[in-house]
Amino acid sequence: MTRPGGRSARVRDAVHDAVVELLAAGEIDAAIPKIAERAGVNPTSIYRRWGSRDALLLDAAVTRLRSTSPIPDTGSLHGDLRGWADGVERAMRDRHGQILLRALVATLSPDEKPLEYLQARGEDLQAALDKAQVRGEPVPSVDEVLDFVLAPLYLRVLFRRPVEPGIGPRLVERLLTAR
Amino acid sequence: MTRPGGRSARVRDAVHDAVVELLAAGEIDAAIPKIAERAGVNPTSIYRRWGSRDALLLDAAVTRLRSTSPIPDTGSLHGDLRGWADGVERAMRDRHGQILLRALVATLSPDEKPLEYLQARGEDLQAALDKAQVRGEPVPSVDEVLDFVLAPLYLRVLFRRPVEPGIGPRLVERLLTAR
DNA sequence: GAGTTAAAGCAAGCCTGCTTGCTTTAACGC
DNA sequence: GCGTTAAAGCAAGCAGGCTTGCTTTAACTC
Repeated sequence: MTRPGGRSARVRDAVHDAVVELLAAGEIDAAIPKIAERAGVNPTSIYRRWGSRDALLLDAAVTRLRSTSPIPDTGSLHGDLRGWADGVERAMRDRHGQILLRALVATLSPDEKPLEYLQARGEDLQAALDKAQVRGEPVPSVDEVLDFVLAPLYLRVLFRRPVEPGIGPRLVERLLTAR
Repeated sequence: MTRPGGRSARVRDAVHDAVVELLAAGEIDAAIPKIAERAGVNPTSIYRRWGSRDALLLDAAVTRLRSTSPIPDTGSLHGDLRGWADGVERAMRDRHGQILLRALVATLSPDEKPLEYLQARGEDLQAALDKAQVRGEPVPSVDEVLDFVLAPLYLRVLFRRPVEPGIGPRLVERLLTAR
């Protein structure tokens, strides 16, 4: 039987924190023993639980990213997307957000199955679009939202271009008025 | 004095090849000794020349990517960008192209100076836009081209979404007709 | 061609990340 | 509480990646 509570949760959080802190401090290839030391945890616990550094980084990134930038329900598609894009933009201007995105992409190996995290995000988006559709608003596809809002924001971070304030909502505006 | 010719060049190419082959074969975290073995080269040579695995990967990616998808000179902005986007699209559908992009992004650490490779690409783009401007065509900015053509293509690869045939030129079309 | 010297190759040794069998701790169910 | 047992901690050993001083090779200069 699995034991999510108490000590296990504490160790997991401490390890996730240690990962983010070390990455943020520029120790980009800190290995498991160093992460364990920073977390105040025995290295063996990490090896047994995550198996590899990459698996740990991916888990930390997905866990932490999941809690950022949800899609609000404002009653209009404009509002929903603007709110969401604003959240993404803020995350992408934040050092930890940048680090997590970078870790996510870096540990995504080419051959594996698509990430359930990404799919979940796509479904959230689809749900917001469906609501707008029901209201009779003209709606773009999920792919268009990813292409014209998310992709530009992510690419700025990955290629170290500046994330200008207001760029998120502006991209939404452009998506919804173009055509 | 530096000696670019002959043996040095041979070793460099063999090592670059070995990197790409190993990555393509799924050996994503093959270390330097393994790369050296594959290249038929002494590990010490790699340590002395590149210093670290990341530096080697970055060098291999930049060197190889530099030779793909140049911007043609067709006489119209539509044509130039379509040709370029088609090249990028093909590179992104190619396994080696995907691997190189992935390696590039993965080894780009957050704090370093912007990559001269990316700047060079931006300048190429700017040159094409300038030519169109002189001709009196309406032109987007480099940022817009990056946001609405390059970002969607790259993100598909990084997040393992399919790169549909024709998507590159289609993105150009959308960029130039929108607004 | 002959000499000079980058750059590659070699070998030995250190260091450290990883594995594994066992012990200890502390969640969870009753 | 009490017992059960995941999960964390410990310790020893192994493997292999990295460093370094030295030797050898082969580009480049004249």
